[in-house]
Amino acid sequence: MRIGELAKRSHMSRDTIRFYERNGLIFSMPSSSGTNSYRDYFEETVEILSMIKEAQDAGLSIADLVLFIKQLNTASADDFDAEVFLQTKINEIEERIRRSRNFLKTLKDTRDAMSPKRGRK
Amino acid sequence: MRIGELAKRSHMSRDTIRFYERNGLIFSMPSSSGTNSYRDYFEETVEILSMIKEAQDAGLSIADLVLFIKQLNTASADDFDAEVFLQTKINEIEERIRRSRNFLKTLKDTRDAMSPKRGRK
DNA sequence: ACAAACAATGGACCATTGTCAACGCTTTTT
DNA sequence: AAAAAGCGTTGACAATGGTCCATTGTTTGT
Repeated sequence: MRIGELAKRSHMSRDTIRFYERNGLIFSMPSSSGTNSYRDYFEETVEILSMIKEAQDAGLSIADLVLFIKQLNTASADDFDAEVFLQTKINEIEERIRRSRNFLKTLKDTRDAMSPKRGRK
Repeated sequence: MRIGELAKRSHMSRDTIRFYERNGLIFSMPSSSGTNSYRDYFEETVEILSMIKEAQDAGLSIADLVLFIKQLNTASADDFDAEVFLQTKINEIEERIRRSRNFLKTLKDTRDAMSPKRGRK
């Protein structure tokens, strides 16, 4: 598919998609027709972009994602480094989730402490 | 306490603390002695800085935090806007946690799919 | 009393993560 | 066939969240 369709299906702007591609997060092929300079994107890239969004929400940087994607595509080679990297990121994310939950509680407490006041003056 | 102690206790740099103060996230008083230009920080600011860290991990921007802190300090005034704001942020954070967990699963699956390979070849 | 550590201020600087505008092609629509 | 929409490239721009440096003044340890 071409970039416009990918943009629609992934809910990202064309510029963002190109930015990700420039940074090695996604890949594409020259269009089959060959007469133009258009690029052709894989179906699965829709999924990958959605995963990228999740990963970013989980706090990973683009640099992290480049490493992660590299490891998905590298047969095994240096499994050891890969595992260390993965475990590190898993720990980081778990910690971040823990903290998010703490703050969520703070927010909810604040909301609940406020709610009963509504209506009177 | 002075900024150096606050920095140690909060594990943040002095520059970061000043940056937060410039942006209205924390407050301080002129030092009691009055002969210098040093600032005096409240004990509770240690807690606040720790909350700020949680909030950032939860995805809130500094601008969000300014609003939130303003609402903590504003008696009631416009409870309505406050509640809408709080609920919006609660929803956003819950969604972010959901996505983080999804990605966490992806990471763990990747790690687990890799682990058995270790050792053979 | 003197050096070392600490503080405030101002402004430059930085990485990250995009976004936008302009230009010249190609494809699609009308 | 002409206009509109889509595409790629380049390069500037922007917001966010800090960090660093130089300078000047203050406090503290020796």
